[in-house]
Amino acid sequence: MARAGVTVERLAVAAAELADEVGFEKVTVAMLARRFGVRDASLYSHVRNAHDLRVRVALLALAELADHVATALAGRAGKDALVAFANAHRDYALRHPGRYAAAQFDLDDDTIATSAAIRHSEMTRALLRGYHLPEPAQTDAIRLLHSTFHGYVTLESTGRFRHTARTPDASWSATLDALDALLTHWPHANQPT
Amino acid sequence: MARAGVTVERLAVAAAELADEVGFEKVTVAMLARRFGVRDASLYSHVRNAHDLRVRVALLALAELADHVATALAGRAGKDALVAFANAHRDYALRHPGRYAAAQFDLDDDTIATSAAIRHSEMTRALLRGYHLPEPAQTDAIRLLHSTFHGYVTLESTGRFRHTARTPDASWSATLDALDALLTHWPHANQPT
DNA sequence: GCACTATCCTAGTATCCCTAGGCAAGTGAA
DNA sequence: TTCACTTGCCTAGGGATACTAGGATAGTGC
Repeated sequence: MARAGVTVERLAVAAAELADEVGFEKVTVAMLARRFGVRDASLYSHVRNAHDLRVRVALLALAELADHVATALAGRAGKDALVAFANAHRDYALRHPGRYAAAQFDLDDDTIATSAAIRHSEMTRALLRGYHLPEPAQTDAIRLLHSTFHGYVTLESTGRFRHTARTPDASWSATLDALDALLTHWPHANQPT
Repeated sequence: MARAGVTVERLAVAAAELADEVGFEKVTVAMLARRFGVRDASLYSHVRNAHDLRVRVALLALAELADHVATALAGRAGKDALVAFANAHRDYALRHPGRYAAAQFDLDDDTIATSAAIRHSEMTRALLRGYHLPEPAQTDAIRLLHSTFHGYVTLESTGRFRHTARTPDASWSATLDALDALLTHWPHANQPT
């Protein structure tokens, strides 16, 4: 009997594609096996269990997202870089909803430490160099940016912005303007309102 | 044989509690039936299917969250209101992770239109009155606030802020300062950098 | 007391995750 | 080339889940 040529890497890639089609949490080991023309039990020689598979998809997505952001960021600075960074996130999330959801998968500390999430944080820090924020404001700004971008795309893709005339694109661009202004005039503790 | 006294309302409440204990997406019909001392098939006279159950939990969580926010907001204005609004969100999300996840459940348009999500949006709009933003900036600001708060608490609860010395509480309070400053000096299209 | 409905049951189907154990294709060494 | 070994796939099966069909019974209203 011919071998199907299943490998851990091909499994992760196929699972990622499947996630974009049916949603990350709806991906099933049996469904993945079917796609490879193989019995579901056969996948357990490549992957420990369903959780292990999801972790691999998450790591794949984190790496892809970091690459995508890095490419968009190359050679840019200031607001230009901020916009490119933000758009890279949103593009990835809207084009690959399953993979983006995977990137949000709850990884344990050791796993996340060896993931591309680190690279991602470093890029954000580099992006902020143009705004000359001292610590700890810089860390706060990183968290705010991540939160806003992540929140925006998740709310957008669960349809939370669909009930107002204003298009999501318009609000997105206004949001980027606002964040740029905020980073330019970041409030410090000794400057009360 | 005595009746267990299962009703749709009690099912939704119990499922919400269960969600906080084991996670929203891990709640199962069988588990819920066990908690009522009843066979899982019996629940299907009260609830159409598992999806129906999740929708009910989502609506419950949305209503609770709106109530919680409304209470926190009562009698406050300006930055005071902003902080209360934001903290009410984060408190609810951290105290009731399962319910908060349920509130993010992907509801169809008709369902969400009859939910407390509307009330929630109106409160945000009321909160922003203190900052005197014209449309469409007001809508953009609402979306930005929702995005940032939602993003922050989800990233925080999936441990994404755990790898830096700065405590999440400190960044949170800095974020609120930043958002207050941003709303006070919201950039308009005719004010380029 | 009787009909009716609502609540719960048993039984059964289909799907999923996962383990145990077997066979055979490919690999490396004698 | 042949033989041992590893590896990729298999069948079989256990346990859990969502859900349906149909039956028994408790409570409700006449």
